[in-house]
Amino acid sequence: MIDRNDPKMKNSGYFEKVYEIVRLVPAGRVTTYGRIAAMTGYPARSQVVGWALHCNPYQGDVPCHRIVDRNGRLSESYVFGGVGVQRDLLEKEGICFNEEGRIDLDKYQWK
DNA sequence: CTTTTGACTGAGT
DNA sequence: AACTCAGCCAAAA
Repeated sequence: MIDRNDPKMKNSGYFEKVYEIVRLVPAGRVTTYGRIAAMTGYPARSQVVGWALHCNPYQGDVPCHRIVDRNGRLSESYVFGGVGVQRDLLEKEGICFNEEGRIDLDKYQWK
């Protein structure tokens, strides 16, 4: 639930939409930045989606660890304790990584 | 105010 | 497969 009185709530609408979609991703599923961007109606804004999650004022509510890049690879610039932490969280949700440390998108990507 | 940076992607080399 | 370039746009410097 988004509290519009929260001082951190300075988004300009678009961020809000991104958070709303990410929050809908169920446990055991992942999605990509581009996919989220497409769902907001602007497929070309994948970079902005990444920026939105970088700010991620709803880190407690938004499962940002379920977002991966288009290759099913975790973002190296993830700043939540490192990719190791993100990977651990995903494995606890039942998501398996292959030897390259990537996720099988055909199997886990949320649609 | 202008310029750079960045949790990205897709096409081209 | 690895690298470059272009496009997208909000925040930070």
